[in-house]
Formats: sequence, C-alpha cells, structure tokens
Amino acid sequence: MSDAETLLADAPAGHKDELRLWLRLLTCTTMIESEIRRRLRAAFDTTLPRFDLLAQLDRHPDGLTLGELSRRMMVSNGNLTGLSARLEAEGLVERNPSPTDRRATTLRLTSVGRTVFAEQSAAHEGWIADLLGGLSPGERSALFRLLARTKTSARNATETAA
Amino acid sequence: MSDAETLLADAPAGHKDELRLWLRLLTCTTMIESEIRRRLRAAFDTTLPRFDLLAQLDRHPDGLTLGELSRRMMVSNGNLTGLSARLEAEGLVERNPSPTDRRATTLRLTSVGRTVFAEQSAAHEGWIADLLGGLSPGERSALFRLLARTKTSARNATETAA
DNA sequence: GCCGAATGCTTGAAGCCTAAAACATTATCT
DNA sequence: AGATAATGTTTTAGGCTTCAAGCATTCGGC
Repeated sequence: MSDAETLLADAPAGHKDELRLWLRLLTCTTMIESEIRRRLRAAFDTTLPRFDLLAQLDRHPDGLTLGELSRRMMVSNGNLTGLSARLEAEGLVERNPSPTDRRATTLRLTSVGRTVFAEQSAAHEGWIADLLGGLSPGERSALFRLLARTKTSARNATETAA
Repeated sequence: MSDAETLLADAPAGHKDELRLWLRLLTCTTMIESEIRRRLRAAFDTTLPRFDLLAQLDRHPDGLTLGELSRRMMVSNGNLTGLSARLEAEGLVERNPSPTDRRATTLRLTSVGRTVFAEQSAAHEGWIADLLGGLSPGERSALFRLLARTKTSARNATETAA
C-alpha cells in the first residue's frame, strides 16, 4: 500500500476532531485580534504591529536591537526595518548604533513614545478585559493551563519535524 | 471621579489576568499558524489564504459569490478581488456572473482545483493532528468547550460596544 | 594576522490585508 | 414609475509580511 493510500485510509477516522479544535482556536483569535486592530485604529490611529513593538521597548528601557525584537515578536528581520523606520518617522522611537557591535542598531522609546504607549496600553488592557470578561475566573485559569499544554504540543511537533 | 481616573484606578488590579490569557492564546495560534504556512509553502508552494478559499469552495460545490466568501472568511471584500484573480490565473477556480444578480460574481472550483485541494486538505489535516497530538482527547474536548465560551464572550463584547 | 563562517541589517519582489471612494445593479418606498 | 437607499464588486493608497539576495561586521580557527 502506498503512502498516499495509507494517509487517505487513516485520516478520516481520527483527525476531524483536531481539525475542528484548530478551526475554533483560529476563529477565536481572529475575532479578538480584528476587534483590537479596529479599536487601535479608531482610538489611536495606529496598528497592532506598531503597538507590539512599542510594548517590547517599554519592557526594555535600555533598548533592544532589531534582531532581538525580531525574535521576540516572531516576525522576520526585514519586517522590522520598515516598521521601525515608520515609528522613527513618527517620533515614537529612536535608533542608535549599538555601542558594542557596529553591525547592530538599537531601538528605544523616545519620551513621547513612552507617553503615547502608556495611554494605548491602558486602553488595550481594558479592551482585553472586556472581550474576555464573559469567562469566569475558573474558566480563564483552565483555559490558560490548556493553552500551555497546546503550546508544548505544537512546539514538540515543529521541532521533531524540523 | 472622571472616567479616565476610574479606568486607571481599576485597571492594575484585575486585568493583568485577562491580558496574560490573551497573550498566550495569541502565541499558541501564531505558532501553529506559522507552521502551517511554512508547510503549505514547502509542500505545495501555496499560501494559507489560497487554501482557505479553496476549502470554502470545496464545501459549496454550487459556488459562492465574492460577498459570501468575504463573510465566511472574515476578510474584506476588496481582498477577495485580488485573491480570486490569482487563483483563477492558476486555473484552480472559475468565475462566472451570477445568474440571478448581475452585480455579483460566483466562484467555484475547477476540476483541477478540486483535485489539488483534495491533496492539500489531506496533508493539512495530518499536520493539524500532528501539532495538536500532544493533547489527550479529554484535554481537546475541554479546550473546545472553553473556546466556545471565549467566542461567545468576544462576540457579546464586540456587539454591545458597536 | 588572515580567511571563511556566522551574524545583523537592508533591499527588492511578491503577496496579503484594510479602509474608503467609486461604480453598477437591485430593492424599497411613495 | 422615479427617487432613494442598500448591496456587490473593483480600485486605490498605504501598511504589513515573507523570502531571498546582498552588504557590512564580527567571530573562530589556523
């Protein structure tokens, strides 16, 4: 029996379950994420990637290099070139050559950037509380634990495959 | 007390919890989604939006209009113009004027599209089973239920706000 | 000290995505 | 029937995203 035949024979039985779970997970995240994007645009005329970058820098007052940001934000390197250029043009972020490595550029919040982010961050936290407010504390902690398990499962699967 | 002051006074206490939950949800979904995108590219040289559009059409053999697709896929209308044009150029999809509404265009799979999607779909199902395979059946069904609750919570929050 | 490998970043091409404006057609209300 | 509103699609401008190619610098081994 060929590999393709094996796949087709085995698949219908056990895998629909996981697929439904994945689709639901994706729908949930997409719904919340779209709403957050919409509110960020409406309230602050900004975007989620901009907000995420500011959030990282806010947590690291000494600055981060583009490479460090790229890894933390799980986006490609080239992506950050444009994103940081836009934020610099808006005056929220400043770019300086790394003192220890002449290849690297460090990014940090300007004082304007810090102020702007503080407002956005407070609103964001409220929005999330609003969107997830329909869950009881017990449900939230159960979900939190199950997602930790999910993360582990996914990480193991991607690593053994690679 | 002003609204802003109320927000700031209440926020630090109760909302960190929901924020951590949201970040974990987002991380999980992003990890799995990136891996699926990577595998779709490696195995079939295609993308997730293309795959999603084919999946919708596969479920509706009589075809769907761009507007229906837009709603089901939760993406903007204008987005589908380009996406469907690319899939048509690749010969996977055919566009026909709606017989009942001269404004509308219906999309359906070509026979090539149906064959291509069947392969991709089988592989996709296996990948998801792989990525979520670390969860027990009990964990999966508990997660499934909690995500339903999450979806309801988010939907209520977006509707009452709008 | 020198050379090749690894690392940090930028650029370019292509695709995905949105919001808003424009256009065509259909539905509704008198 | 005629005006108005609603719906279906496309276009436009701008931003986000990736991959791959290229350049600059640093690191490791010799």
